[in-house]
Amino acid sequence: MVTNEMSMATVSKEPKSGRPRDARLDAAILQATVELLEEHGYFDVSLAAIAERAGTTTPAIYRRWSSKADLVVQAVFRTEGDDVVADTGDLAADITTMVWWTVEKVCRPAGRAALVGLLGESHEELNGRRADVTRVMARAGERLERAKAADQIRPDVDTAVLVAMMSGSVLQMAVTNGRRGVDDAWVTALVSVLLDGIRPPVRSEREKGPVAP
Amino acid sequence: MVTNEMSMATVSKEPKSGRPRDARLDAAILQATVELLEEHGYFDVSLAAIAERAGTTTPAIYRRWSSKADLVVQAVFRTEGDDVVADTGDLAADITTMVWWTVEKVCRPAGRAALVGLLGESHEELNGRRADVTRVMARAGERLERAKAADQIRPDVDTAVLVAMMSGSVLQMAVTNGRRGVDDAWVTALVSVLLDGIRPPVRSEREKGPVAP
Amino acid sequence: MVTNEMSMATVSKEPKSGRPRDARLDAAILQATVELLEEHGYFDVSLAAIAERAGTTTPAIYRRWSSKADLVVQAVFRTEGDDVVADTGDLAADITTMVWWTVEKVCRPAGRAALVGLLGESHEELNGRRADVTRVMARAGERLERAKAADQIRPDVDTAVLVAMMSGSVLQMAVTNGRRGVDDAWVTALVSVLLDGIRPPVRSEREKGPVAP
Amino acid sequence: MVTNEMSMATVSKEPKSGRPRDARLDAAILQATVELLEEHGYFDVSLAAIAERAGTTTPAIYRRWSSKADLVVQAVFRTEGDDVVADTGDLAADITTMVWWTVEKVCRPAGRAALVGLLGESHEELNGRRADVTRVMARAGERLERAKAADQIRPDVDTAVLVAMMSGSVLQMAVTNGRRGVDDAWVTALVSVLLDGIRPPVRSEREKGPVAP
DNA sequence: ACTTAAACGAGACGGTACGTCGCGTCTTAAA
DNA sequence: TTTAAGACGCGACGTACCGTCTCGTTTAAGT
Repeated sequence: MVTNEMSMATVSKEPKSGRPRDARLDAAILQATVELLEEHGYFDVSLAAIAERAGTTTPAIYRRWSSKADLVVQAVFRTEGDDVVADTGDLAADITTMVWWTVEKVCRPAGRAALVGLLGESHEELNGRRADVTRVMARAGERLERAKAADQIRPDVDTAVLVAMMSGSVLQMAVTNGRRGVDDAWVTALVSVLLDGIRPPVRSEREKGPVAP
Repeated sequence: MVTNEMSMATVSKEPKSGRPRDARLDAAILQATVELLEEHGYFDVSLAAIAERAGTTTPAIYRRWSSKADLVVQAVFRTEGDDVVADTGDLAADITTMVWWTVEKVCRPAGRAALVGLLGESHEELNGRRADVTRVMARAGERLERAKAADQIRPDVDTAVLVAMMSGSVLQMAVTNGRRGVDDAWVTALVSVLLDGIRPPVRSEREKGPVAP
Repeated sequence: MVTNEMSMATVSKEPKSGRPRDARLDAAILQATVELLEEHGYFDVSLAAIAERAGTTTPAIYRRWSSKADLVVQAVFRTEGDDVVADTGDLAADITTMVWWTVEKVCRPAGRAALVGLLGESHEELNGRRADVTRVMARAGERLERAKAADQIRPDVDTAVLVAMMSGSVLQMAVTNGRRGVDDAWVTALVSVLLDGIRPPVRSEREKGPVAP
Repeated sequence: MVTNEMSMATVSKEPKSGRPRDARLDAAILQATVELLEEHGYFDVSLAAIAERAGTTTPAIYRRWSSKADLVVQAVFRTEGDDVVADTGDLAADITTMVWWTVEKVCRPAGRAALVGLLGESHEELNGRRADVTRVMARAGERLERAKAADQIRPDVDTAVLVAMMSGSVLQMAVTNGRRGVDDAWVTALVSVLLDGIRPPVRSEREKGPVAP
């Protein structure tokens, strides 16, 4: 079960007394963050600008998130994960759904910016920051495991690799193409290869014959 | 044929007169950049530190590259592309080679940092910065097109999607796992799915009959 | 009455809230400035060097002074003016005192550097920067006006011209000689001419007769 | 006799062979320097701007002058000195002439900028740069010595102090007032004090009586 | 006429220093 | 103990400009 508290990367510690935190500020800050990232990109958005648009100040942000990278990642990727992964029984349809969810998250300026927050520091302290992302990937993995149990997936396939292929392909487009090129046909093609591979089905029989070099 | 001139992302334009640029500084700066990124990550490396290790100063860097992001991307991804993509005739082996090349580039601290340079700005002026990356991807696409022409790939498969899957899967690991988890078994599994898909060899209904191996 | 607030040339404006400025940094910066100017001269002193000696950084300087020229002028000439101008009743002695004050300020490397700050920009915005200097000159002018009222100075003499002569003569030595040549004899000679002029005591024609002493 | 060669602060060494220096460039550079200083002040004039206005390049400037300060001082103060100091026999008139010459040189933006060149460095290498200035002052001193020999000046007066008073008073106005305040009346008042001092002439007799405190 | 030598325009170089931006912290006073 | 308000210290950034250098060309003087 996923708890409802915020990621461990945040600062909050649920104090016992004193003036309570204004919950509306949390929402305003997150929304302002996404909006500004959408408009200007990671480097060209300052916390002062976020604070201003949210109608507050930078210390109020730092009371909630430990750094700019932390805020940005949370603003874009915060989710429980349950709502993301469908299980309709139709594997192809569910994979398509998951791919589209990734596209929505990652193939937009704000999503690209959030990746910066995930990549900028080298030390492994950012595992907390990756919590939301890895949780979603775990959900997707579970869905695929069920498919494997239901004989919809070859038993020797590593579902972790599948998840990496599904979301990674979209990631690659996000890095090199932004959003252009990612449309229905592209997603369909991706799912098709995922399901059936690239090898021509006739090959198994044909190759037995005298194939030219 | 690949020309020998530098990427368009750089500033210089091969002047007709004037004092020539010190080529050793170019090399020293690029090397220092990769070294420091390997040690500290994008945000924890300053241009002043790069300049110091290269034995020069920041203006010398800005004369060659337009920004920190530009320098970092070039330092990591600069390549002609020819040397990257193998064509031995063995499709599975060549795909494996290309995947490993991506792993070497992207699953290390310096590679992650280069991604930051590719993702940090939103405006589309960074197309020049992506030149090296897209060139390599284009080479890989050509290799796959030849495979398709040789009937090693289903004719309805979009090779651009394939390339995104090959490199994107690695990218996903770089973002969420750093390097851990990417080993021979992982690459083998990736290539396996790419070639054969994930669907079990049910061969619809007809193969469910007495066609035992 | 002289207020205790800082010169208008500074940036700060006494805010109502917010973190208070560290007053020790103000003092440390001013002292470091004078020390380094004394050692190296205007152009050979960098704000980074000043900051380092003061144990801080350049932005902390720019938060307090608007430019290098501004800082240098304030560091050397900051004064209330009251402490400068003596009024013992003895006009010759008081003029001598004022001249020596000017010598101390202006005939040393730091003083010469401060003049650079006063002269380097052409636009008339540096009137604020001249505030301290003109305040002292105004004090001196008042002292001389009192002497005029006490019949110690010819009523047709412009005291502003006198002030210019007193301090300007020293200035001239500062520009062309540094400190050498400015000693007791020099100051005595200056005061002597100021008091009695250069014309020999011929007393027109009538004194040329048999009015032997 | 004053030689016609340039100041020792310059770079030129009169080579025996090679392409001769273009004398029109010398003039164009000097003129451009004064013009730009007049418009923008020392700090806001770059050698590149001077070179551009003179229709040449910075290396051509550095072939002639050793530094920016050197160029600026020469551009403003270069003179033989003979043409400056009049000797009409009328001491008051000649002093007035000398004062006005100083005013013309120093009470303008370019003159103020030239002072920066004279003051900016602390080490005594700039004695060469002061050559023109000290030469003029020496001429003025000679003129005053002749007046002393002709009994127009008290024999105990130090003429060097007089020169400092004449030009220094103007200098002071240049530093604190720019040009405003320096007019006919001001110069007349200055010369008047110089000639007759500030002490009221009646005083010698009056003070012998019972003067109130 | 050929060589030598230096100045020329053009333009970029290396590097010091500058002045600014922005992150994350801190202080004050009110709620 | 939070809030709003605002400035702080400081690391880093990207730029301006000084003074130098490398070209390829031009100009004169010496051979």
